[in-house]
Amino acid sequence: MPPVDPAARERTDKHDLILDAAIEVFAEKGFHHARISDIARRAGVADGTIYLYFRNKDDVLLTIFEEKMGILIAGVQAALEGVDDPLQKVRIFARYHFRQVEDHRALAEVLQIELRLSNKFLKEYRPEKLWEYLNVFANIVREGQERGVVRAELDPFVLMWAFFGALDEIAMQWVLAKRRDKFSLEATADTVADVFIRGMAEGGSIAGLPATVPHTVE
Amino acid sequence: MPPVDPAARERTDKHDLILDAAIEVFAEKGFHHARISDIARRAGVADGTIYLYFRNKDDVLLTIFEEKMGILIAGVQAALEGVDDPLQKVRIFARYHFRQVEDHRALAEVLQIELRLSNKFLKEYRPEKLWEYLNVFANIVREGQERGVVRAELDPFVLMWAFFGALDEIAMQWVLAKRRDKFSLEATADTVADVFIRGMAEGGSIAGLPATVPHTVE
Amino acid sequence: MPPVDPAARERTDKHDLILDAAIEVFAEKGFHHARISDIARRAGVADGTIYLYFRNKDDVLLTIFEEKMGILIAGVQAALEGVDDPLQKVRIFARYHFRQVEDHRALAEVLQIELRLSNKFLKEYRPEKLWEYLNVFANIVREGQERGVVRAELDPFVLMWAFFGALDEIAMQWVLAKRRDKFSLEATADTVADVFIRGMAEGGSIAGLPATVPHTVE
Amino acid sequence: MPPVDPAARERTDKHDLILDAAIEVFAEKGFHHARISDIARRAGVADGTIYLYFRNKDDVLLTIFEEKMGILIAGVQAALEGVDDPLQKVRIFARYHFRQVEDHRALAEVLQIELRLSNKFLKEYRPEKLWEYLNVFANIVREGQERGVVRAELDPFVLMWAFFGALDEIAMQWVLAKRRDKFSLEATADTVADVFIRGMAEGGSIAGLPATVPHTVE
DNA sequence: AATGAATGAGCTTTCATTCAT
DNA sequence: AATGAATGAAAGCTCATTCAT
Repeated sequence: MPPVDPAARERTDKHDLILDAAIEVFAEKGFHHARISDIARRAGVADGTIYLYFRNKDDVLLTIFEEKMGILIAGVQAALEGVDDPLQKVRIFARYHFRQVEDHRALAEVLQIELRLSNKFLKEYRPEKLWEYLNVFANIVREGQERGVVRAELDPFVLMWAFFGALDEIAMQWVLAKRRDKFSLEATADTVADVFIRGMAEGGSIAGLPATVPHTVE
Repeated sequence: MPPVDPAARERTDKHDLILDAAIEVFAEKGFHHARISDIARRAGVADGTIYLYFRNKDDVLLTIFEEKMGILIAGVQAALEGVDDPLQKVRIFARYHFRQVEDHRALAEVLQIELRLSNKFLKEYRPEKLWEYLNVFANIVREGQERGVVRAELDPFVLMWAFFGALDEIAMQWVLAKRRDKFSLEATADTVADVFIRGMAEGGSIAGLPATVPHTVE
Repeated sequence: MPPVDPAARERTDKHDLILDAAIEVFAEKGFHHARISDIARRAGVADGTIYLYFRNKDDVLLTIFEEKMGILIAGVQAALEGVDDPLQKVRIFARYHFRQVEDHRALAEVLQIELRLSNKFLKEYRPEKLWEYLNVFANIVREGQERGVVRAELDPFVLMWAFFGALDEIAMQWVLAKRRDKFSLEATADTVADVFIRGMAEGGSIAGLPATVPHTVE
Repeated sequence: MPPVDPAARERTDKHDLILDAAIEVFAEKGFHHARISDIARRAGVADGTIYLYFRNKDDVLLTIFEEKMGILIAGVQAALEGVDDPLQKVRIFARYHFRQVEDHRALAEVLQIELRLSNKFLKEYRPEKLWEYLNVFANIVREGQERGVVRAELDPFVLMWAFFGALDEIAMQWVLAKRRDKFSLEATADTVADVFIRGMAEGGSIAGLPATVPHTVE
């Protein structure tokens, strides 16, 4: 175990402090309406201090994306560890994604809504981390195709986007819903996974489906 | 045939002129970076003229959304007319959606990216028109369930969001792609429809699927 | 009786129509917040029509001043006709002034408040008409001094301003008062006149005072 | 003696710096024609700095009024201290008022002309400070009535407005006069005071008047 | 004469960013 | 490293005025 460098420790603390404050503020007011001074106040630091840790306001949002997506990628890989069946992995992925959304609502709002906000992030910026995350799914598809349980004619990229799009849209609806308990993301995860698994599966080999299909809410 | 009222004609023209200019500018620079003067210049009118037709900048975006979604809804209903099989309707919907995106790239960019821009549109504003459009799909699902060709346990709302999310994400990737010919939206439409149809279908009754699923159609 | 020229008649009508509308609008919203289109709408004419009768917005206010003050001057001179005692004239003047304010509240508001509004009117513009009106009072003072009923050492100009200032301030308070019936301008006129008459009078010759001094309201 | 807090000192300085600059600019160009950037340039600060000290342009004018009237009120009370005779106090009040106008010409212009500028200040805003100032005079009247030296039938409110109106109008004429030395405000103060004292006084008890009223004092 | 759609100059205010302390 | 007062660029919107009809 390496000795903790107090300075680095302190630095890390303030870096994270600002980032967490920014996530909350961005989620509440939106990126454009969030002021640097709002973030600074929430983080308990001076406005100028933010510029010691981040290049500018955009960089704060970018860093949230990069760092949090990194954690998300590590998490989904850990969640898939030990699962053999590619179709089962699809279900795990969906459940994991929605659990993250549920557990980190503010972060989810920022990543889903605010990140789509500006050309900065969707035209100039290449969200490599997002692709890395999505690629985990594409690899599941490829693995399924190699094993013959996923229809070979399906384009992994198209499936990847379709699947992520489905998860993302549902997550957004959940985030935007006034009554947050309106529907259970967990049950929804299984519905979506179920549809995709059946839709992807080769012939009758839909091992990924449970005997009893968990159905919809409401 | 009624005589054309020149004043009304002119008025309509300028309204549309500004709206079309706004779509282009919003698509290029994004809503927040687009200046009223940019739109005015593009439309060939003075800045102030925009305020004769729209309350403010937000109203321009909102009107684009309302009017264009209205056309979209009418179009998809027309496209579905005469189609009987609900599962086949799913395919028609997907193809229609992507054709619109292909034919109106700038508009698609605005609707997809910029409308997600601010809390204004996703938190306060209720996009009734979007829901109306999505409801066309939900009704297809319900119809299929009544006929016994779509599994009864699937929630039409969840399916609706999942399907729209899938279409939307793919459309966004297409819009954002530097090389626009990178992939064919038309072929993709069939892939996505195919996966959803199989995923939704009751038992073996997947009438909506062709005997051989072509990866690239046409 | 001269034959009425229909064109001139029409012209006069519209001129006055606009002016009367302007007085109301200026009184309600203030000169700066009043829009030409407000006046046009109130007058029932098009915006552009106003510019056929007046050079610009300032000119509308100016014309109100010039024309209405002209009427005021004629009126006060008529009111003073037949009155011989200079001190009595002071009382007549005060009563006349307040009666005009009472009878033309909107106009009073405009003349008192809005005319003081801009440097336009109080720095560059020389309100000759106002001076003409005030000069009626100065002449009363001079006449009184010649007759020996007003103390010779009093500067007519200073008295004139003091008297008008007193009337004007009280009128403004009355105009601004929420409850318009809060105090009677008529009784107040006598109080003010009384104080000035006593203050101006030579020795005991205060013929202008009634046997019973009408006293204050409330 | 407490140590001077440099921050507070600096802050106070900038607040006053801006206010003083604003008084000059308002006096020169009028409130409406004065731009924030004019004030900023005059004060030697950036435009934005003004908004660190004041809510908006209106607030600058309002603050000038509140703060300067506060000083005026304190000053007139100090000037009246030690004077016993109510009628004499009237003279002191007039002299004090005109001395302030003479010593702070720009401020006087702003208070007199610009404060009457808009409904903002005369309809919505209740100038409590002005009333407080005027009330000093009303109290002199009441005191005089209690002592039996001022006629009991006179309404202190009417007298207060009349007196202030007289002072204010003369001050305005002085402020607006091109040749500032045209007339002496100091001599005029005595003339006005003289007229009011005689006009207000009970019977022959006009102790406030010198045996020989000088037309020009000092 | 009358209209009213169109013009475009003008200005307050915000807030990301800097930098002297 | 931290502060936070100061900066100043940037742009949405209003409305007096014009002018083609």
